[in-house]
Amino acid sequence: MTAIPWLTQLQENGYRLTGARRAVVETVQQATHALTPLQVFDLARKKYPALGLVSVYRTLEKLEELHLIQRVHQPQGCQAFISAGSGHQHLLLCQNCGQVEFFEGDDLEALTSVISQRTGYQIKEHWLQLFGLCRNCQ
Amino acid sequence: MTAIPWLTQLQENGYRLTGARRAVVETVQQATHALTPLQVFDLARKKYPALGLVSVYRTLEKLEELHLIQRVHQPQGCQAFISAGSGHQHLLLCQNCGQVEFFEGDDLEALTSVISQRTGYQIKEHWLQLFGLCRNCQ
DNA sequence: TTTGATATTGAAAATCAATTTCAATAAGCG
DNA sequence: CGCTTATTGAAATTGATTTTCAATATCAAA
Repeated sequence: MTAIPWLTQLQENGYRLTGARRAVVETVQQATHALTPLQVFDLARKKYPALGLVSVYRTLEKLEELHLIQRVHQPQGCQAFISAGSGHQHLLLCQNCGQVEFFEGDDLEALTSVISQRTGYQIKEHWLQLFGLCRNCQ
Repeated sequence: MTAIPWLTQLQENGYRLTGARRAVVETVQQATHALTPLQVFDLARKKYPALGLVSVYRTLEKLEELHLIQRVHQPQGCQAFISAGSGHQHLLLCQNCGQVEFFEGDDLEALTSVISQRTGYQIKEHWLQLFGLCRNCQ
């Protein structure tokens, strides 16, 4: 959770606050599962019935740009978004119910330096994602 | 590189060998970059001009099913495929030229057991991908 | 407040990737 | 060689995302 609320961040970056944005932001912020644009649309429309799907896409785009949400890559597809953790965090996904958890504290220094030497690559970034079953789904 | 050639593997799984398949298989097998279906189409058409894009999709589907190729997830998109390494391997991608390398020998046991205890998840799988600059692009 | 510039809206149209349909063709078994 | 049937490419279809556009709403400035 970021200290500064999302709506404030949007405003500080020159974006106006509208009903459509409020509905999308609230929806994504409350989610414990990654949501596709269409899922966001369906949920957010309950709060703001006039909402258009296009505004969902546009708002998600801005939230991603501000690093408030992140795209979730899964075997079934990569269209879903989840609220981004703060700092350097990775995802842990339940293969059954789709719940998303964050974790940090991965230390890949040792690994990356070995790989770097072995391949000659200068390593800049890493993606790490774990899949499993959450407590309820085991 | 798998011991048994891809065309043989296709045949052993009951698929027929055709010009379209040969062209797609050769193209993907020779690539050092991840290729999208459209890129495969453009390259493979040089070998087999009658090729249809649909056959590219269908052949890629079968190659993925036989674990001969794998999908590559990148910030810009997740439609590209690369020849799959054998055994448990991960990808290292050059952010500049797009070249793909494989590496293995990641030991995430320590990490996953800590995360498992901390979150209560039973961890089944992990995705690890490194990004950087290859020797030429540094 | 009110005003006015302009960012934002939703609907519709357009684009793009991927899938399905289908009649013609070709692979490969006997 | 002949026959069964998997495979083909073209065209149509689907589904997701983007663009266009006139109407509207936000918010800073008067």
